Amino acid sequence: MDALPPSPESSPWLPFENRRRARDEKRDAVLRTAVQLFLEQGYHRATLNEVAERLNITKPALYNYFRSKEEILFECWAVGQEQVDGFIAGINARGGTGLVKLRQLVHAYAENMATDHGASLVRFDPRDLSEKNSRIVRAGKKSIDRTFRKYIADGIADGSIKPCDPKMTAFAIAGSLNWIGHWFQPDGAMSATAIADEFTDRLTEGLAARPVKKTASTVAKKKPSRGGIR
Amino acid sequence: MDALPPSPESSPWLPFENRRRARDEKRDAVLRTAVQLFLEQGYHRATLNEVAERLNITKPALYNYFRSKEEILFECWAVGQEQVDGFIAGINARGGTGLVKLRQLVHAYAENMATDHGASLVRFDPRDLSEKNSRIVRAGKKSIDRTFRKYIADGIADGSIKPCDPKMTAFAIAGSLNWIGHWFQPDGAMSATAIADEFTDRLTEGLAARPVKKTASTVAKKKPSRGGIR
DNA sequence: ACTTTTTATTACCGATGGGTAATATACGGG
DNA sequence: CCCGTATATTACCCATCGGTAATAAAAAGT
Repeated sequence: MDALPPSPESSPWLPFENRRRARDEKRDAVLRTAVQLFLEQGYHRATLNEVAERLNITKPALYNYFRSKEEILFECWAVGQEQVDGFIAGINARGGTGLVKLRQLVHAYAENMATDHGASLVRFDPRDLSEKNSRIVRAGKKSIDRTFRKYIADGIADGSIKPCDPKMTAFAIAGSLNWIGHWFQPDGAMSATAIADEFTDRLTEGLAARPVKKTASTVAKKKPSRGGIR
Repeated sequence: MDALPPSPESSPWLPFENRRRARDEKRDAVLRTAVQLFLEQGYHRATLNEVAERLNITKPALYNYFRSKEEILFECWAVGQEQVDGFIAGINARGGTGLVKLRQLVHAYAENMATDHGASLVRFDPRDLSEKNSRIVRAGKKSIDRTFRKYIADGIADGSIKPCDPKMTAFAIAGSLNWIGHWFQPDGAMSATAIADEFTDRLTEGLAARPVKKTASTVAKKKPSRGGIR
């Protein structure tokens, strides 16, 4: 796709690195195509033949990059999980009250649900995975759930959130967010960011111990100037 | 199972009615077993052989009651949809402010999500259905969504609900409720009713134009004496 | 130019599972 | 007691699809 160093007289390391990178790019392309198809048609109806077809190759070629259909499914999920783990780490690093962290989590999670790999977190069925991978998925879900509960508990402890049952509250919020993965359409009326803004306010307005100003304040980290790139 | 009229000298209509009823009971039994299995293992992993096995019959016997696996799936869904349509009709009949109706809807819907046929509404994939049945399912979902939005809009109009976007608010509430169908376990810590109570308050507390008393008031219709039958 | 490795293709296997045909069995009615 | 209908069983078909040789083509290394 993009420009590669065409000079043949460069270090002997480059071609090697090139090959590794080319391979990884192909692997990623398979993953992107697969996750789209799996979301479009559902894991069981989607066939590897069709995945291959969209990539202009044939089915057995896929087995150069993955051991099985199940492994592809798992890797699709893993990408989404890594994204979530990533922004959770960022929120933890920045710190703040429980409410502030919760609002950041809601916002980032909502935006993530509007992506293919994000939606795959809630639209793929762990029962399609091997026992080993299924356990990893369950651990990931559990970890996200714990984060929601922790931020809520933190908020109650520091006084930013009204006393409530963290478990049920986390279920209510996460459920609302997870459902985005089922109805969001990129070509819909609202952008992912707009939805995330809306949900951030809607899902936390009942929790704040005292009124919160507006969305902008809590999400000021990224996108300092709206309407820029993309 | 239960007692049948053993007298052979009764009206000639009875045996006929008996047979029809017996048939319907068997059909229902298939449906109950199927929905359980489909929820347990997922539609694609669940086989008709296993459905039959649980009923102590063999697979072809199922075809006396259903034309295909897909038809069974659709009927499972239809039962859940009828239940929802039923209590929505009740809420409409009783009337009240938008907020009151919304709270009743949330409560009833939450409880329904804790049943097999209720969960099937959100855990089965419409893409497994024929085009014809898929359209019916989509119409049903749309109808439920419209009801949520209408109650919210009613509430805004009559002043019981704070101004907000009915579409997004309905998505947020319904998503939260739908997710119950994914995590609820009958043998869990909380009963379906307790969860419904909790969600009714949690999901509407941010919407009320002025503070609402308690759950009991809005759900006083059914169960006048708790701990009675069942 | 020759060899080796990587990557892809064609052709095929085999398990799974929905669905059907032929047939047996139970049962109510005359 | 026999017949017709409903209901069940056994045995089977076959389309689908994940996965695997065997092998060809392309690229890298020497």
